[in-house]
Amino acid sequence: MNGIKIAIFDDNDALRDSISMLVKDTKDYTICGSYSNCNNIINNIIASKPDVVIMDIDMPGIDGIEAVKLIRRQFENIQILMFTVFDNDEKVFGAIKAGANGYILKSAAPQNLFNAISEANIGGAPMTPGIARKVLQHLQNQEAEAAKEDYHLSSREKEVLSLLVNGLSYKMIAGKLKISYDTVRAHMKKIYEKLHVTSMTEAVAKTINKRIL
Amino acid sequence: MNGIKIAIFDDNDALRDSISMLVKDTKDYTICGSYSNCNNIINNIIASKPDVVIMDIDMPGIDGIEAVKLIRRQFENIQILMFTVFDNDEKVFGAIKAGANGYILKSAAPQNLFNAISEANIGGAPMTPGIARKVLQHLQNQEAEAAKEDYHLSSREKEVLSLLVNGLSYKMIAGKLKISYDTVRAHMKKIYEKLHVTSMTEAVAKTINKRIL
DNA sequence: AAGTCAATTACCAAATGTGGTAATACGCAA
DNA sequence: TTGCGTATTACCACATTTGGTAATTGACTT
Repeated sequence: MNGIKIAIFDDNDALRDSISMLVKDTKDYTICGSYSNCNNIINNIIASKPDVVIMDIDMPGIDGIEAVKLIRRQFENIQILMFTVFDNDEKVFGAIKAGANGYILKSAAPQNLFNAISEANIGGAPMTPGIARKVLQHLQNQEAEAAKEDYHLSSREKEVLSLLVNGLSYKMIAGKLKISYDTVRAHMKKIYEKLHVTSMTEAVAKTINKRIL
Repeated sequence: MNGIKIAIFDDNDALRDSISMLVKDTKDYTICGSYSNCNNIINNIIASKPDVVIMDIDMPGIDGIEAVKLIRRQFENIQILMFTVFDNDEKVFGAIKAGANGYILKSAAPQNLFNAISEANIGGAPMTPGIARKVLQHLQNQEAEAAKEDYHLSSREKEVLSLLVNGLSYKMIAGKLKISYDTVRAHMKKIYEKLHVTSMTEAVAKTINKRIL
């Protein structure tokens, strides 16, 4: 028994078998466990001690994403590779947030799966091209929504607003900036105008949610 | 002139030349532009009309990340591949947020660069394994911080807090929930205790930032 | 030189929020 | 059944915020 130890969780018996077949011919990989469901996953992991887990998503009982959470709760160092037909945002980001290390679509060529296993094993995050793009765009969108509107706050106003968001009262802001209470008020009035709000809470919520500052 | 049209921006002349050399032997790629800086990037892009841009980060004048922003502002469909020695978070996420489609470290083998170009060209997001892992972990951390603390708010308190975060005053909340002003105050006092805050602004900021609710 | 804009200060009156204390009522668990 | 937690209401005194109006200064532009 040599190479990277792999445990497979997939309810498609034929698929598990064909991966096992492919592995038999290599020295780089070993199948240490093959399971059709995740209902006893913690014990399965303890018994098989894999380096890399190949995880389907749609399975009877505990689904693959829940299974990832369960594994991550106890095992920091196991690499988990999603291997599924799903490419929708919900599944992809659900799996990633649960702690998956890679995401390969079943439509990819078998060789890609093995490349991905090796890559995961050395600390990479293998993904099918389309999935990788989805992940990047998710990050980009977080910014995009931020940078859309400009409220034309002066730098002093931003300074005041920043302190407000950090929980300071007008009086405290005045102290911090060594200006009078009324000056703070004057700034706040301008800020309210520019943000189209009428209270501190609205200003704070809008500032955080719209990523002003 | 056939294949994927590539423009290179890198202040290392030798490196640009060696990539050009490698490309000469292939039919899949063509160098349509080679530039040592980004100071005239928009015109360079218009002149060379690339499918894929290979972009260094550290260059005299406009740096690679700024250049990505400039390109993205006008050209939606050009694939931009970062090709750099930097693997720190600031550069990586800066480039991604600016709109890069892939991120390859110069320490990778030359063949990887060409695979990445092809992958980017078909809509993928090629990344060096370590970079990909960084990106996934960034997404995972966003969740981790969210689900850590439970402030034990009752459902009624969550209801009140939710309205507060949406900018309503105590009086408005009372109206909305058809309870008295003093009841709202009682709830708020409890909420302040549980969140360890002493003002509306702190409560709102903490609720949004810590993803309470 | 006149005009615009940001930053600063001031005062008035009204609305709103904060902290403390106290009481009633309901459901649920020991 | 006693007790705990949640939801509800009430009042007092004080602090803070809000909207309106007005004025001064300095920097930058036309």
